[in-house]
Amino acid sequence: MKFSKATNYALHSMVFLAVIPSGKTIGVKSLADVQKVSPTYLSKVLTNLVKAGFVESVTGVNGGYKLIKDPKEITFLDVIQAIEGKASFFQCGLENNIHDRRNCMIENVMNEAEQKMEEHLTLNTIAGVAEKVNADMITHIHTAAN
Amino acid sequence: MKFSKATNYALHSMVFLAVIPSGKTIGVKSLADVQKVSPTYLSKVLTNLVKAGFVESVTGVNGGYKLIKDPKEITFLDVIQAIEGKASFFQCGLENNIHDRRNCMIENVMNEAEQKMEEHLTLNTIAGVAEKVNADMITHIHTAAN
DNA sequence: CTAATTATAGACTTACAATATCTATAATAT
DNA sequence: ATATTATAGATATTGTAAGTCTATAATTAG
Repeated sequence: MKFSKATNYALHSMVFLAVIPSGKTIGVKSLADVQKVSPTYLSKVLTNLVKAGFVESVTGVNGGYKLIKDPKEITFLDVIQAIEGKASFFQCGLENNIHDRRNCMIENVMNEAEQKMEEHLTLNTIAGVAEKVNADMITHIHTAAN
Repeated sequence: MKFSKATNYALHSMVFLAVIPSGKTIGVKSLADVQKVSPTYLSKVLTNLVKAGFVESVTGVNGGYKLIKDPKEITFLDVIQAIEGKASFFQCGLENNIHDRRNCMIENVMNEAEQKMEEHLTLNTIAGVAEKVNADMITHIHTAAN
């Protein structure tokens, strides 16, 4: 079980966006460059973040992306679900349940485990990690911003 | 992010094995039948459980599989890791870390979340859910056992 | 107004791992 | 001796993630 690369790109991009001076944008090329991923692919990921309402895009010269939601209010889980969807990561699938016919106890345990994970991902925000970005990277991102 | 079907099969198979009378075996055909999966594929999954030391296989007529470890001592996490391996479900992957150069804070948060999940999967055992298998299924499994 | 820049959308391709099958072999019981 | 059962390895299939390509739309700078 692994998170997708897209989720990785999304989380990192959100942190970068949280670091640029407010009001400014940063283009997909710069974001892709730092993450060593192709701009065309990253743009698909970013479009999902736009659709989720975290980010706004600006076309044209000196366009790019910027946050439109307070990163203190954007949790890890928010970003992850914007990319991966909200389906639970385990489903029993058997039609004749081996336990009490309505609930699969195995699925219950797995769902509880997922909830524990999600609780932690809800306690951590993009702002929380953006605070810890190192100085060099901040300079770099500020330079790349428009 | 999803758990594999193989993990699903493994968990269910372990519960079935925990339910048959001790000392008896059950063949892969019966186990596959209940789970609506091909015996050949399930046998690969079961082989992993053998290698993990939870289960023993017996060849020949009336052979099959049986538990060789107390199901109270087998956690969900044990079974999952026997099938999916132990790699963590998120890796930063960037070589130039955006945070403190050694640690990716994003990865840290993700790893902590994974730990929360694993804690819960360690608190739940195969025996725990085997207790809750319904009467019909117990009868069915007992009948299928050798 | 024009040209350059930038994001978006959709079709398409590629790569890879999960899932599944098939066959041959080994072990065991009747 | 034969039927039964698991194992191992090779192979095939499938589905999804990952990535590319092209055309289009929006915006800004000159």
